[in-house]
Amino acid sequence: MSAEIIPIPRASLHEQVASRLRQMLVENRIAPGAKLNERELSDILNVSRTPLREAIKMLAAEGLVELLPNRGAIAVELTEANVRNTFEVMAGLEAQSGELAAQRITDAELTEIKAMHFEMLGAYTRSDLPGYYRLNAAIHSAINAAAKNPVLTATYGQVNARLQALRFRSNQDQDKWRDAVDEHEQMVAALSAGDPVAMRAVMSMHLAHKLDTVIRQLHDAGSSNLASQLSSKA
Amino acid sequence: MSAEIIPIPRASLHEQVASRLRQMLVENRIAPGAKLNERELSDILNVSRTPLREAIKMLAAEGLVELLPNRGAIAVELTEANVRNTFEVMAGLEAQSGELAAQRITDAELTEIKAMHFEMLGAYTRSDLPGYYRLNAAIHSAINAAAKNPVLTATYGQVNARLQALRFRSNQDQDKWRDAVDEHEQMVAALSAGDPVAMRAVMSMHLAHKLDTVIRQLHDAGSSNLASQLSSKA
DNA sequence: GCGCTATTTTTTGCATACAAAATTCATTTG
DNA sequence: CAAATGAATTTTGTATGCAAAAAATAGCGC
Repeated sequence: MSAEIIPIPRASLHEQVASRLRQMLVENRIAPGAKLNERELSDILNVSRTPLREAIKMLAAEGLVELLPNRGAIAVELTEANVRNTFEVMAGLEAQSGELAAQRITDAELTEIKAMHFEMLGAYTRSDLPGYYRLNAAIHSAINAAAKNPVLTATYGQVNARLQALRFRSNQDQDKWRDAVDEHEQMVAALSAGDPVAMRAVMSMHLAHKLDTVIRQLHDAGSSNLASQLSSKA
Repeated sequence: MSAEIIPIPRASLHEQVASRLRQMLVENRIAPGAKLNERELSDILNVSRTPLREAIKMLAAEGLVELLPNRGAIAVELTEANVRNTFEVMAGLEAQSGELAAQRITDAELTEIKAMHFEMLGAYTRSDLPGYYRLNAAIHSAINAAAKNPVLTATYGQVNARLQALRFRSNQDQDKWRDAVDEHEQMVAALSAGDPVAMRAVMSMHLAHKLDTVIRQLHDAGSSNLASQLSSKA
């Protein structure tokens, strides 16, 4: 009974710290290329440097920060080449997820994806960008889960984390947005048909278009802070 | 001048420790499922627990060890499902590497791969298993490098590390071995022709066969320590 | 003798302390 | 005034110490 009162001693401190740092990096609260000052961060997060350093080492292994010997860690730079390479890997992983999902998806999973898809159409119709992104991410995650490969899911999650910093709050143009929705329609169709070849093709194309969109946003709209951060280094 | 005398203060301690632990895990000197005792390891490696713990956190992010809250870390279990899932991801990454390499490989890279291929044929001919494995790994690594995507290379390296523990010192049967060599011939052909579709197909098949071989080795030869370790948990 | 609980011991987790390296800043010199 | 050199400061890297949690062991009751 009392076990429920003080139940979860919460995740270990270094785990919490890693989560918060991940969030800060994804939201660009720590700018790309910026140094991660240990004293400062341990001050902000109210932990000692020991668990903080352990968390930083984890993020380094995940590719979110880079370790400089005797000079600490910096948030990874998102050069254009880096973005292209990361998207390329992500496209491969998503294509494989889709291919496997088309073979292994259960009726319940397909039903849920269809439901989320309609919800996403709703968000698209009323131009609700945040809602659209949330559902979009949920659908991609559900497709990945339907592939029934935890190793793939973990790898996917790691690579995807590096892209999150780019995705947040990007204002799509209408044509691209409609194309993306069309591709989502094709995904649902391929999943329903259990057609892994079609699914791989759709996912591949979808990610290629997503890359185009991101690169375009980075190039024009040079006034955007993200774009300028990128161009200053690329 | 004197800069060359005391030049490289060597990689930071936690980096060295991570390398040595990786090696110990890959060589199964730390058995799958075994606990990583911090005091014991810091004793063996002659470092304090701080850099050791940082290294363990990195290995956890790489998927080589698993962290149990308040109970330290254990070497990951290689259940059959785990092996299959890891190989599946690896196959996807290798297929993509091959596909991209067929598009991007330079003449010099192709020449070097051909040379290593012939060397490998030599090792195969005289049944030099260690030499074969070394060259085999070098060729796969070279194909990966020819894909010209550092993110892919890094991801590939991480997933591959988990499989190294399985690959070491496996005695192939002759038919499987010849098939593998045949597939390598096809790789060289596809790379020479610059045919990404063929290359993807070959790599995919190659990895599928490799999985078959590994799984077979795990199942029969139940006397092998590796196999018994696996069956006891799977 | 067997099972359960309490106590001791070990081990992990975090914080602090100390050493080495890098950065900064001031001073000096050309 | 610029560049360079050297000291002071900051910052990273590693070791040690202490507290809490888990594991092992011993004692007790049945």
